[in-house]
Amino acid sequence: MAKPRSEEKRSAIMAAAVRVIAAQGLGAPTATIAQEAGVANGSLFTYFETKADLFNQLYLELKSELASVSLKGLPVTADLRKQMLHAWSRSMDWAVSNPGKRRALAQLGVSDEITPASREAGHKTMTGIAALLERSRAKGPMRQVPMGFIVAIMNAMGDATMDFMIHDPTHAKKHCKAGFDALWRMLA
Amino acid sequence: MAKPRSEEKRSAIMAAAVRVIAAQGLGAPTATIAQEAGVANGSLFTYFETKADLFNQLYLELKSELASVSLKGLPVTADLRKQMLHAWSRSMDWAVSNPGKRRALAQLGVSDEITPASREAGHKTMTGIAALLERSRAKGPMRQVPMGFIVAIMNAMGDATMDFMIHDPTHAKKHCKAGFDALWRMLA
Amino acid sequence: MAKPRSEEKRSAIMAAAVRVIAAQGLGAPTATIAQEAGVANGSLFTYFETKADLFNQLYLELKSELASVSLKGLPVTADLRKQMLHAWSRSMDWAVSNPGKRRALAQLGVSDEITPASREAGHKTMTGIAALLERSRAKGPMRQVPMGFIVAIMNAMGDATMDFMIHDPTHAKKHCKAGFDALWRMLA
Amino acid sequence: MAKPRSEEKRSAIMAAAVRVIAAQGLGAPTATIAQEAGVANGSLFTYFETKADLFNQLYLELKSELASVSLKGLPVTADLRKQMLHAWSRSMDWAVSNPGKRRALAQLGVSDEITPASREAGHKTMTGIAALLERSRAKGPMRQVPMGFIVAIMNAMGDATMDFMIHDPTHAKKHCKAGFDALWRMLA
DNA sequence: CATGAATGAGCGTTCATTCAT
DNA sequence: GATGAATGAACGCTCATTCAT
Repeated sequence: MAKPRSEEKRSAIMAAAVRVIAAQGLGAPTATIAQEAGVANGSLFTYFETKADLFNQLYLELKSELASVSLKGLPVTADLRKQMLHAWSRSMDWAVSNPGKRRALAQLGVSDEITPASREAGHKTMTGIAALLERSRAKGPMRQVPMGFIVAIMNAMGDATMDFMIHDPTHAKKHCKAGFDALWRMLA
Repeated sequence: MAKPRSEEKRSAIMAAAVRVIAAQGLGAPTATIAQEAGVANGSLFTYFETKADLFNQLYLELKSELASVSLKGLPVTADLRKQMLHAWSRSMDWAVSNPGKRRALAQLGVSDEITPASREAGHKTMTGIAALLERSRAKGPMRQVPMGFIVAIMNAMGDATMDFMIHDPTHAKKHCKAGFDALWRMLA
Repeated sequence: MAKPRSEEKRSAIMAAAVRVIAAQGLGAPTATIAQEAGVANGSLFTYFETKADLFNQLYLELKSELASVSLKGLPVTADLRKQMLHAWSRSMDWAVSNPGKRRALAQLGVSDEITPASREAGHKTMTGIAALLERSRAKGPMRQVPMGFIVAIMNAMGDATMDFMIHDPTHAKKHCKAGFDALWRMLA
Repeated sequence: MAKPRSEEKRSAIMAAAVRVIAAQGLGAPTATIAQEAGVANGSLFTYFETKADLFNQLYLELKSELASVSLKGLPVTADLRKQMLHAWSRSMDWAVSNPGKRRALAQLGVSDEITPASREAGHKTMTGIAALLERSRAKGPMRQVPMGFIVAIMNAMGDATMDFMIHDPTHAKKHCKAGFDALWRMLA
């Protein structure tokens, strides 16, 4: 009956938040985000209860976008290494094509506004990749190491690789490959 | 500008900052840091021009402490792998013994208050380790990769390993070893 | 301006306002009142132009409810004291049976949102009681005192008595009597 | 060593609060109070933790000022009625000479920002008057009524009388006397 | 007319930095 | 130099009111 809450506006805010966080960090005023999204500052709070809530939702959205993009078109019949490489490359491509999102995600990832629940949910979105990883290391030298540790290392290496690719885009491909090879040497 | 009177007070502030940042993050008020250091809030600004200045100096100090601790007692006559393992283990031990410092350093590392100049200077403190790293990878599969990338990966892996050791101290030794072995597999 | 469609909805809002004001004071959001009334927040403003308007109308309604209840069943043939006692007791009973209304009325009474016009109109609803009061004091020691003053005192004493009865309901009857006797001693 | 917290500034804020509350009610912005007091808006919070804290302290201060003023110069050797009359008149004079304070106190008295503890403390300041009251009613018709009730009635009558005196200052004296006589008739 | 999203002014409070003592 | 009160810009969030649906 009334003007419905528009998904469009919600994502405009999300997108604005990405841009603003990438540019100014998490300390950016909510008013700036609202303005960038083209809505009144008060409207932001129709869609997100608090600034922290916005951050948590954004974190999850980016995390799951990254996860889903990584697995898109996964060559499930190919050998493991090829599958992992596919996922890895997709992640890196996403980061390079979306440097703002990547920056925002990096900042959100270390923020203490992000609740344990959100981190947990973030992990869940990576289940598919974790499964690949699990199989990849199953017979390798890290077969005894806790999965959490392996995931952490993979994320850390991914982050480092992303940063490098974004910072030196000319050789992005090369860095991507180098990062993956290093990861694979560790695992298998 | 001139060296402040009391070096003692300066380091009290630094130490307080570590504790406070570890506990409350970078958003902690300067007044809290001053209080924790046992000085008046205004006094903080006779030792550091701005909050950002304090953060930059602290970043550098922690970074170089970590670097110097890593190389202390380096078995220079031993083979490369042993030297690297020594440096790695020292780093990890430092992190485990100084979780506050490690947390603070991690936060500072991702802050956008830290200037490029500070980051540059931070890298310089790691020259010794970088040299080790350079020799380690000289004949390995990463011999063509830019050193910056390798350093980044090593740092990333170090960070992941530290986190894991702190989080699960019972198996700290094991995680330390696993992290190093993984690193070595990548490099050599 | 024209009479709103649903008198039912109007009084639902009024009743909700009573409950909400009693619980949260005059600072309560209009949205809360609307919600409590089961209408949309915007709808409140089709029945009342502003929040202040709602308050003024509510004030009047409560005031006149109290006045009318006081005179209901007045034993017009009995002696004056009995009539006054009747009115007094009715008022007190109303307050005890409707503590929410009483609280709301008390808050509204001291609010500066209530216009002089509303206060004036509120007084008018008490004409019947004022007449009783006038006759009661006609030959007593307060025969020279301005009626407004007497009304004010009676109200003040009524308020104090109500508060006491609500606060200590076990002896409500006793307090009611004590209050009235005190009033009567003043007047007659 | 440093600029000490000035009692002068504290009372400037208090006094400003009285003026502003009298004029605009309790909803007045803290910034307005600060400005009226001639201090920066932030400074208000050096002296009072919160707006509510300011209100509570102000309530107590006014309450105790009123209590102390009432007993000043009490003719302790005179008969009870004279003593009561003295206290009553002093109160009324205070209200008439300080209409702002009286208004502010009236508003604060009904605010739900005022904590039970403050109300309790406020009552304590009236111990002296309560004692007078106790003796006054000891042999009168209200000898069985709870003191709390009597205090409440006296306050209510005092409030009504004050309002009337302020509203119609020409006959202030007369109203003061009428109010007292009425009170005395109730009690003794 | 009902709905509830949209608006934006406004508020209490914080805090880095300055400055009087 | 040391102190801590003073400053005032800034921010997150609220809420009365409007308006598109």
